[in-house]
Amino acid sequence: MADQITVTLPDGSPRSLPAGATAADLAAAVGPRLAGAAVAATVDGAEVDLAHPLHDGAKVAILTADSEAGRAVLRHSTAHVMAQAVLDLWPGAHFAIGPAIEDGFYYDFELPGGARFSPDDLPRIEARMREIVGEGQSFVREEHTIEEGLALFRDQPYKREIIEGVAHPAGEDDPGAAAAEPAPVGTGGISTYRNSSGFVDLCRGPHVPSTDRLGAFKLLRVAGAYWRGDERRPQLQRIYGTAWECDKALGEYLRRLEEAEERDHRRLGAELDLFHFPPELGPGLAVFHPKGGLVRRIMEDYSRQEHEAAGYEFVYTPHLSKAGLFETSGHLEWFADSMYPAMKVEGASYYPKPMNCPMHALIYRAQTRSYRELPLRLFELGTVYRFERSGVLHGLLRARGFTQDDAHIFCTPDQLGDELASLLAFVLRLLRTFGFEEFEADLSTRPERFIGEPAEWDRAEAALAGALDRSGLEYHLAEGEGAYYAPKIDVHVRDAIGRRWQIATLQVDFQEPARFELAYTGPDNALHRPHMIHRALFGSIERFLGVLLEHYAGALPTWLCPVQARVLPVRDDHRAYAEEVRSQLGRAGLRADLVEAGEPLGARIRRAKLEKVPYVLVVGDEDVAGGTVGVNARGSERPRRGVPVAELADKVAEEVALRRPAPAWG
RNA sequence: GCCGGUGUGGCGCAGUUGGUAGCGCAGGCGACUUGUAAUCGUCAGGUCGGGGGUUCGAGUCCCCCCACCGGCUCCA
Repeated sequence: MADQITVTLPDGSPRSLPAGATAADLAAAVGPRLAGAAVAATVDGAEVDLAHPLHDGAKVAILTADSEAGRAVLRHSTAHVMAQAVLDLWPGAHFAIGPAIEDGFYYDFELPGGARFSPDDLPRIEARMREIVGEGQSFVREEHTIEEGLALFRDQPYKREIIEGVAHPAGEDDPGAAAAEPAPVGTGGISTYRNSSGFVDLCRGPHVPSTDRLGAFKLLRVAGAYWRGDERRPQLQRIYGTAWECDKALGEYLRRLEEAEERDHRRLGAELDLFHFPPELGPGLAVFHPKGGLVRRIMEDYSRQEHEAAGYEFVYTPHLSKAGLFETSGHLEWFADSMYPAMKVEGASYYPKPMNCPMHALIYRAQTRSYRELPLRLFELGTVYRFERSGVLHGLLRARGFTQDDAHIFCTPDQLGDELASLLAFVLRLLRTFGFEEFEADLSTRPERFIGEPAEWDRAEAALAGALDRSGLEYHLAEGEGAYYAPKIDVHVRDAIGRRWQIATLQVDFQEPARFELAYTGPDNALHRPHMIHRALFGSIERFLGVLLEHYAGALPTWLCPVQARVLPVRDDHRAYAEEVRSQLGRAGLRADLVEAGEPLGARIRRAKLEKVPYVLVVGDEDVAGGTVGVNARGSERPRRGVPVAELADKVAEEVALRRPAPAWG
C-alpha cells in the first residue's frame, strides 16, 4: 500500500526508502563508500544478500568486507568460485561442502575415477578462479522445493545427501551434518546460488553480488577430510584457501603464517639445542639436551615450590602396573587402543601407565582416612605413556611419552567448592608467571558414553560451574565433551600472536573413588566416599614448554634461559677481567658464560643473539679501567656502555627473582 | 589409522633427459686480537631414510617399509 518503507540502521536512526528497495539500495542511499564496501547485510539479525528486498520496520545493518562477518561472506563466496573452477577443470567431480572458516575457507571434493589433487593443481585452480572473478559473474539466489533440488543435483551425491537431510532432519542421529555448514535453509525447501555461467551450488547464503568483489585470495594446501567428519565414510579431497578484503590484508595474513612457522617449537628446539626426537626411540618420544633439561628443571622446581606452598604432598609412583589396576579404573575398557600394549611377565600383564590417578587412589587407600586429613592433595610429576595414533603426533605438543604436573585432591563434598575456586586462582597465577595474560575456559559436560549416575554428574558439573562463576573467568559450555568419568574445566591461553592453546585441566570425579572403594571416616563416625579432583596445571611439562617456545618465539624470559648472560672480552688481554665479571654474575646467582676472543666481536655477538641470550656483555679497555661492562640486552635498540658490574648484576638478579617476562632493559 | 607431500654429511640446500655426489653454515687445526649481528686459510665429514627390483650402470625409474610435514579422525 504505502510507497515508502522505513528501516532502522544499527545506530538506531530511521531511514525511508521506496517500497521494494533492497539492502543494496539502502547502502547506496547512505553513501557511495558504503555501497562500494558492502558485501551483504543483516535484516533483523539474519544475514541476507544485498539484493534482498527490505520490509517496512526492518532493522538493517550493511556488512562490509573489512568486518569479520563481511570477510566470512567473502570467504564463503570465494569457496564457491573455487568449486566452480574445480568443476570446470575436472568435469564429473563431486563437490560436498565449502564453508568459511577462521582466516579462510575450504571446499571438499571427490574427483572422478578416484583422482587426487596434487599441489601442482593449486595454481591451475587459482588461475581459473581469477578468470571467473574477472568475468564478474553474479550470484543469483533461487528457492527450490526438495524435489527440485534433488533433480537439480542428480549427479551430485553429497549435495543430494545434504538435501535429504533438510527433508528429513536427522537430529541427534547426524550431529556432524550441521556443524560444518549451516543447513541450507530450513523449512521444507532449499536455496541455491546460480552464477551467470550456469554453475549452481546448494547454499544458504548470503553471497557477494558478483565475483568481481573477490580477488585477494590464495589457495594454501590440499588435505584429506572425511565426509561429514566421520572416518567410516569416504575420504574427500579438501582444498584450503584464504581470502581477504584487499591484497594488503592478504599479505599481512601470509606474513603471519610465516611468523608462526618461525615460532615452530620443533624448529626452535633444534636451533636452541633444547631437545630432539631420536628416530631410534620411536615416534613421539623426546630426549632433552642439557639446555632443554635446564629450562625444564627450572619449570619443575618452580612448580614443586608452588605446590608445596599450596599444601600439596609429593608422591612417586612407578611407570608400570598390572592390568587389574586399569581394569578397576576403567582405562582398559575405554582407552585400550590408546595404551601401549601389555608386556607379559611371570604370567601377568603389565601396562605402561597412561594416567597417574589410579596409583594415587592406591596411596589414598593404603590406610583408613579421617575427615580430618581432608583435603588430601597428592602431587606428582608423573610421566605417562599414551599410544597416540601416528598421524596426530606433533613435536612436544602431542607426544607419546610426557610428564604431567598431576595431582589428585581427595576431599569432602563440603570442601569441593573452595578447592575448585582456589585451584582456578592457582592456575591463573601460575600461567601469568609464565607470561600469559588472556585466558578462556571450557566447561565440558557429560558425554554420551559415561560411567556413574547422571545425578552425580549434574552435581559435579554444578560444582565446576560454580567455581568458574566465582573466578570471573570467561567460559564456554562444551556439551558432551567431558571425560568418561568426569566433567572438566579446560583452561586455554592466548599466545603472543593470538593463537589459543589448551593448557590446564580440572576434573571433578565421583566415579573413581567408588571404583576404588575409597572412604573416609566422618565426624559422625560413619564411612563416607570422598570426592576426587584431577588436575594438571601445565598439563604436560613438555607440551607447556612447547607452547612457551611458540609464545616467546624462543626468546624465553631471563629466569628460564639456560644462558642468561654472555661475557665477551674484546681482546685476549681482557680475558682475566671478563672472567672476573662472569664469576661476579655467578655469585649473584646468574647463569653466565664467556666466549674468548677467538673470532671477531661482531661474530660472537651475532651467535649470542641467534641463541637468544638475554644479556650480551662486552668488556674492553674502558671496562677494565672502570669496572664496567657494555650491556647489549635482547630486544634493545642499542647497547649501553659503561654500566658498573654490580649494578648490572643487581638488576638482572632482580629481574630473575621477579620472573619478569622480558629483559628489564629491553 | 586415513589422504597428500617430503626424506641428500650436525643444520640449511644444489644435484640436467639415469653414467659411480656438490655448496653454505656448524665442527677440527692454523693465522688474525678485534667495542656491538658473520675475519681469513686449511682439514675432516655423506653412498644419497631402509629394503627389494629394472638396467651394463640409479640419489635420479618401479615396488614395499620407516620417519617427518600438512590436514582429517582421535585426544582419558
